[in-house]
Parts: sequence; C-alpha cells; structure tokens
Amino acid sequence: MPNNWLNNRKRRPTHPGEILREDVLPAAGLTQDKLASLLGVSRRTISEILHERRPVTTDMAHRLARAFGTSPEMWLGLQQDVDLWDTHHARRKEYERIKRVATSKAA
Amino acid sequence: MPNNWLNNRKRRPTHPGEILREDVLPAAGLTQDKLASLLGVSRRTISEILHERRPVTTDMAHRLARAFGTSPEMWLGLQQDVDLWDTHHARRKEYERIKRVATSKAA
DNA sequence: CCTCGTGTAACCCGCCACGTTACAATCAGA
DNA sequence: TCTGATTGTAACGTGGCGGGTTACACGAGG
Repeated sequence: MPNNWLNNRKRRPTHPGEILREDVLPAAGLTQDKLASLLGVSRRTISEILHERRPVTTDMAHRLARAFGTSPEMWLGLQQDVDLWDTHHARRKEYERIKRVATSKAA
Repeated sequence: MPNNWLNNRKRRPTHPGEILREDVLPAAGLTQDKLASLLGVSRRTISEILHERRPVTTDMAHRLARAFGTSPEMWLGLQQDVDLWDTHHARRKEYERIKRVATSKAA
C-alpha cells in the first residue's frame, strides 16, 4: 500500500543527482573533477548528473555504489522512479487507450 | 538483509520476458500478435522480449502494467536486476578499481 | 495445400550516454 | 587586484540500441 503507484504522484520523484549534489558530495568534500576521476568518468558526466540533465545508468549506479558504499539498486531505483514518471506524463494519453487483458484462462 | 546485493548472486536474475512467456501470456491465452496490437507495439518487439533479447523499457513497463493490471515498477524492477547483473559481470574488474570515498566531513 | 503463429534477417531511423577540447564565468586566497 | 581552482556548457564525434516495416522460412493443424 505504501508502495509505488507513482501514477498518482503529483511531484516528480527525486532525481539521484539531487542526493548527490545536496548530500553526498558535500559530505565527502569532493570536487566534481575529483569524483569524476575516482569514478573513472568524465567531469562532464558528473556535472550533468548533478544538474539532473542525465540519468544514472546501470554503469553509473555501480560506480557510485562502489565509491560511496551503497547498493547500486538504491541509485538506479531513484532513477527508475524518475524515468517512469517522465514517461507516464509524456504518454499517459496513449497508455490510457490500452485495454485491460482478461485473465480468462485457468478459471 | 534479504535485500539486493545481486553482486553476490550466482545466477542471472529472472528476465521479465520469462514471466511473460511462461506465466502471463499462457494465462491470458493471447497470441504474440494480439498482445502486440493490444499494447500498440510491433510483433517483433514482443517476440524479442519473450526471448529475452530486448529489455523491458519504461515505456513497455507502463504498457504491460496497463494490460495486466500490475505496477510498472514490477516489470521495470525485474529488468533492472538483470541490467545491473549484466553490467556488473561485464565490468566488475573495472569497478573493483574504484576506491571507497571517505565520508570524512561532518565528523 | 493453405493458414496461423512465430522466429528472424535486412534495412532504416532517431535518440542519447559519453568522451574530448575549449572557452567563459565565478570565486577564494595571496 | 591578479591568479588558480572549480564549474557550466557549447561544439563535435562515436557507438550502441530500441523500435518500426517488410519479407521470408518453418512447423502444426485443418
């Protein structure tokens, strides 16, 4: 019950970049450049994620998880919520046209 | 504790296509062609997902959720596990080189 | 033999994560 | 105030890949 159904959410879920920008990075006291080289990606990639202009991919989720001792699922999960929300709001009209399939069989 | 850590899993997580192929579709008694038109995608897309050769995207997750009365998160979650597993096994050497960041600040 | 359901090859398209290079702007410290 | 560090971001290029369409082959039943 406390579960999902982002369909009804009014606000866009928190982008992982926000967590990174507002909590993780400040706590670690790292510059974007430092973090980039630690993770083995470009500075630009870090910058765009912090600005929530690029998603956290499975690859980035693993890198972040390694660096900050969290689970990759945590980062990717945040991203998924955002992605689902975005897609839903972009195509909800189309989705509404899809009819429920009857689970007729095996009755 | 019972949670994630697919890093240690020996087997590849269940691909959503397997659920679709072995449970959902048979129960619904639908042909691939029927399902495709119901969801508004091509037959090929359905076929490749059933064969686990293509991921369930956020878009497909929403479509499946509509058609089968489930949550999009369920479908996408399955896919994420597979994606994380695949990425991890493809690049674990590289990830192991990433050092843990000290949460030095705010002590 | 013909049809239905299905696998899949071939071809095309558009999107996008990511890298590199480079430049401008901001800011802190000497 | 000059300077170096940090950061935003434009420009350009690349590879990967989700997805559509068309078309052909094959197996199972009628």
